[in-house]
Amino acid sequence: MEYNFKEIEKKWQKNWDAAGVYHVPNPAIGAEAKPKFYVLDMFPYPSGAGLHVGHPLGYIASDIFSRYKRLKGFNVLHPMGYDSFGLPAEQYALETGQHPATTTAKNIETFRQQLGNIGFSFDWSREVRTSDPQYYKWTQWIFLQIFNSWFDRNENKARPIADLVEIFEQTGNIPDNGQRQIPKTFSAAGWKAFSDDEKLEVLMEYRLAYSAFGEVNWCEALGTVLANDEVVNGVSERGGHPVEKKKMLQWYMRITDYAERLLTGLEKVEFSEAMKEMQRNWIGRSEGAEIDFKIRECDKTLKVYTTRPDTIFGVDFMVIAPEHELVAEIVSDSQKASIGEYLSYVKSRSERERMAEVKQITGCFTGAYAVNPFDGREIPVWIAEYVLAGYGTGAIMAVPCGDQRDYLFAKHFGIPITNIIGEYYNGEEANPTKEAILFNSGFLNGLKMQDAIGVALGKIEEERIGKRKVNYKMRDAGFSRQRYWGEPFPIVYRNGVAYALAPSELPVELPFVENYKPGPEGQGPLANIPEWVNVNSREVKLQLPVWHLIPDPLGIEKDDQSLVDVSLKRETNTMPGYAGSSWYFLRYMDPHNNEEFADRKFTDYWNQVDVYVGGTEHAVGHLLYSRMWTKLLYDLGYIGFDEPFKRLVNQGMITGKSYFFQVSDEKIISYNEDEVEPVFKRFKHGHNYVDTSARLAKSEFSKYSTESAGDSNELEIQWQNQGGDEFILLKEESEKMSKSKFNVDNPDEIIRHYGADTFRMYEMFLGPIEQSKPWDTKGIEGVHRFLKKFWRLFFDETKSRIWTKENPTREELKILHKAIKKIGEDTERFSFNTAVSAFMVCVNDLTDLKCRKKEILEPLLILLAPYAPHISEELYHELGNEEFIVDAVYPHAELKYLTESEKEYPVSINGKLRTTIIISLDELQEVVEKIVLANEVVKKWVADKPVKKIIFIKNKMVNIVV
RNA sequence: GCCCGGAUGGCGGAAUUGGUAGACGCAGCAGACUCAAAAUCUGCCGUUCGCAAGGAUGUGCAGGUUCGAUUCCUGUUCCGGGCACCA
Repeated sequence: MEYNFKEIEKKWQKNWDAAGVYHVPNPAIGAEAKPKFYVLDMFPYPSGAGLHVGHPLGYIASDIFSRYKRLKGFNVLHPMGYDSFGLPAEQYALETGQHPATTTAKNIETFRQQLGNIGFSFDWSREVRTSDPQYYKWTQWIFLQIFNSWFDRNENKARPIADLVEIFEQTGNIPDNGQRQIPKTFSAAGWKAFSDDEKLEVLMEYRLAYSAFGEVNWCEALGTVLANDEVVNGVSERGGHPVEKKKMLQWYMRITDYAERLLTGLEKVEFSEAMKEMQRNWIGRSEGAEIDFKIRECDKTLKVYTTRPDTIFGVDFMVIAPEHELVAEIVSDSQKASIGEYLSYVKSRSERERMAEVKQITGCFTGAYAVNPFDGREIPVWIAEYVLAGYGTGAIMAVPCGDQRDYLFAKHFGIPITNIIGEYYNGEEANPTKEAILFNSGFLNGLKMQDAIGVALGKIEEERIGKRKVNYKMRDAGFSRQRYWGEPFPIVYRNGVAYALAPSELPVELPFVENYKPGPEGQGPLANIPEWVNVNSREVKLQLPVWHLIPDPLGIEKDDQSLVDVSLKRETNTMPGYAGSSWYFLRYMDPHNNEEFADRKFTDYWNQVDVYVGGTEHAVGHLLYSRMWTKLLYDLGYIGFDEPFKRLVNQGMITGKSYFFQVSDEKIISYNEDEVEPVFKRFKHGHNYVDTSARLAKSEFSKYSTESAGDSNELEIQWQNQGGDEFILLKEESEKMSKSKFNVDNPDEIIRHYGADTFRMYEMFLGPIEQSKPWDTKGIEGVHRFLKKFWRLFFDETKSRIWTKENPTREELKILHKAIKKIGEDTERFSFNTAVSAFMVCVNDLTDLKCRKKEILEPLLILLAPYAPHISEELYHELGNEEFIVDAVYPHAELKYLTESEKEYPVSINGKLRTTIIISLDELQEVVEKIVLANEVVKKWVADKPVKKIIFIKNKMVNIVV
């Protein structure tokens, strides 16, 4: 009987589906629940291209782990869904006029089918789609929770905005009662005197989701604002369009308030060190001091931020950002003209230019001087674009002997340099050392810089000329997109003041639009629908503003809003892609709940995601946002944990191989195994053998050239010469799979050829899960052969069934238990490639012994089931089992089969020469005697030297030191 | 420039805490079965000296610690990734 994977896989996929084996209901309330385990994949954006072989890598890994944990007795939550809002669907809609909902649904259908072919154990009854109104109702609801919260800095957590109103009513916004400091200060009486709109305006400064005018990354080509992490090198991450800074009224997440907790939270999660490092860099914490410098000319102080207060005596000039508010006030009459010129120069520079010309040194003297608070030195104040307005105080004290940028600036403008680090400064470049002993440094003289930092800080605080300060590079995250295909905000405006809609108004559904073109003045497409934008207060219910004392202009409190006639405007922006993905792992726990985003009982039960599998590309985006939302929901008491993901596993990319002839820097001729495309573009290479020694002869070149490509003379091709033949060699490159590079391999093809089980095992066999690796189908035969070999332990080609119920020998049991131990350990630590190898070793051993015994084979099937579920299921039933293999119990390795009473041990002398002896593990005394005996045996090598030491190493070998 | 990774046969990769380096697979070579092919099976397979037994050498490079180093330490080269005027 042949291994007919097609039939087997179809059959079991159907049976599993019909029996609902992968449906995992929530535990009954009050019932004793099994221990839980939550395995989650980063849900995909359903793109039109469908799956390629790189996609399922993580899904296969998580599927193996889920199945394994289930066999180990855990109640495993393993759901899947779609991050279905997003830019590409909308771009596609713009081009073709099809509604994004239609194309998204179609794409999801394709994904679902492709995923189904691979035999995953997802619980599809829990599927979520972020674009489903029943889902985004709760995205909007959570947004309102964030909107209605502020961050208490004393308690270091989010609290309801109502608490803040209470504080204001009692004490105003005095410092040190936990609020962020804003320029506008007021007493309790002052607060009470504010109008409604003024109060709301003040509260907006505190809300964790707030709207404000801000410099945003505006992308003209995409017609939208992008978050910092969506901009790469001054161009958009998607599409590579130029991005410029623009002031716009935008919604933001006040993620900076969580900076410290996002940082310290990393200590209690298992992410790779690289991933943690990326997040730490992004958050960018630095400890330092804010120091006040008096301006000589007027009664102003210049506040600078520095991490090196120890260098304060080395300050030779000050630099403030061109946008700094003090510029206009301190500029001297004689410098007014040149400063004005410089400012307009800075304004003319695009973000891109500034990025590209980092090395260029520009700046302008203001004519003003600052006074060093310690020695009274007068220090010139400059403006320069290299100082950023948005970081620290937007002003720095420049120490040219210690900071390379300051050094170059000083040299460029001929500012004299003070040396405070003695011989550590060579006069040719700055030295940022902390080792030097300080010179020319007043009270710090003779101190090592490292120690001087603390001394200087102490003095600064003591003399009240500054204070310790921690800064973060991370900025608040933009939360508005001028797009159609996203969650509408549950916000309306009255005279430009934002009001939250009442929860009963949720979901605010996306209205239908005729076209997806941007609205006027950079607004989103929703602005094109006046009948949706303009609403009357009779039609919608608003949330009550939190202070109850003021008159109720909208009639909200009396619940008869209908009596009041106020015209309102809806927010026309939509939420960004990361909104829906910041909390989806919670929805899976209770996906059909209409009353809450998820019942607290179930979020308590399923709790954190135990293993989260996905790519590294979300390091500073999705992962930070979802960590923040989780912390916020925790602070407000909606969930019981403040880190969403306990352990993160990053699967590497599977790269595609492209083959091509490079004819110039940009132009290449693609290569396929048996054809060279006569166009200058890449071409799919197929997945058979490619003749890597293929050549393109100069004489053949014109055949493949097209008009647009030009001829060989123009392209300056480096022809190689061999025996009079001129040619170029084929080049090979591994790169990210993408449609445009024609290097995409589709899993369906592989599955048709070899089956899902082979595909699954092969993807795991390729190499460590975390590592990027090129897709290469050459090795797939080996894995397929393994499965066929495994099959032949049960069936013969002619006789059919050959497995027996004989009792296994000790040797056979040893092979089995070794496999159980090894494969179990490997699976546990996500080392699936070595686990697959262990299967191969085990099956080879059993084949050698001609072992066909049920007692050996059945446990092996359970081991194999997570990796190759279809063939295991078939054979498990063949052995006479009625239930599904997922409900089996994972075997455990018994030690008695793994250890031996006697074994051959290698013996080395001084770690070099070797012989072997056979000894018993049980009696160590005997071991030593035998080693000494062995010493006699090997005397010809050691030449009568006395034995100094006998080392018995890890029950594995013996070393004699002479 | 800064911060993380990594470097092992012809190739992908094993070696889990310092303990017989190269598991497993691919490719290759030789053989069995076959009219033949496919499929399957057996043996060999880092380099080097040797008919062989056996020896020498070998984990990017140079050192160090150790009885013993792919593993730990110092320096160095190359490759990959992240950040990039953040004071």
